[in-house]
Amino acid sequence: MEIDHSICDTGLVLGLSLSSSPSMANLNTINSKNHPNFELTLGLAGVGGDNIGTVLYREDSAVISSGGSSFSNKSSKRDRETGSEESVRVSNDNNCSRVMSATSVDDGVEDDDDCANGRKKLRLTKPQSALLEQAFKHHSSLNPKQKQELARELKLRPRQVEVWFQNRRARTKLKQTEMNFEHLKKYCEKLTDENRRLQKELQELKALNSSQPFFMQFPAATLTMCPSCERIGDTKSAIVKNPFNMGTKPHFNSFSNPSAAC
DNA sequence: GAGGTCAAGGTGGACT
DNA sequence: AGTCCACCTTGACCTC
Repeated sequence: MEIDHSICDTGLVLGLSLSSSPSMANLNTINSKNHPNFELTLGLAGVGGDNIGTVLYREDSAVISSGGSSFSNKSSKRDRETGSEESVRVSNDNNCSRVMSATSVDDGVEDDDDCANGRKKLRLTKPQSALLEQAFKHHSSLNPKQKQELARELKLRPRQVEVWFQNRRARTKLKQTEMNFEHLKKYCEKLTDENRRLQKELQELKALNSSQPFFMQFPAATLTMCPSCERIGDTKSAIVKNPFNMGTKPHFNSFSNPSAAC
């Protein structure tokens, strides 16, 4: 979506663009669910074309993973955790997160009746969630010791605590991304308005410029007229600048002294 | 039934 | 090679 893009002949460029991309494929992310992939570029370029201020925001493109099946028979990296975490495992009626496949070896031999029919979703209880949230406030990631400790308190497997923290971090990031998107959208709108206003102002100045003689463009206080020859000059410059009579020599040094002879 | 939420699996990259 | 993490995805469950 192109919002605005403009270049004026003063050498200044104020350009805004908000573009969407259809390349996003992840249905679980902000990119396709709530917002399009967007790229916001705010540029203010000088005469030489140097971009002196650019804000660029772009959501990372999703890479659709080729594998990714939760029920793959490939050996998982998670296999490594089998040993250490199994020892801490505690029984939990609600703790039935297994998949009926060979991949979930991390919790050892678990064949609870509840789990025998396939993948059942674990629902954390309110106290469990509250404790996890509390822990997350202190540390957004856990070291192994903290993980074990928390798992013991919650009567969960360390793997489950780890997964909860991973998902929690992802949720936080997603929320932050959404907030950033909103902020940038507002900023973009603000700059678009400002751009419009400046364009309008520029047009007005151009119109004024073409309708008035050159000397009329100076503020009145800076212009003086030579009383004898009626030439126009400014009070600061020692050089007489009569735009309509560009003589080779200065006519007089300063108009600030009206008594000076011409 | 559609769509959202969330626990959990798979994969790849970074780090040691 | 082992570990951790981010990212993507799946499937169970919930709400409407």
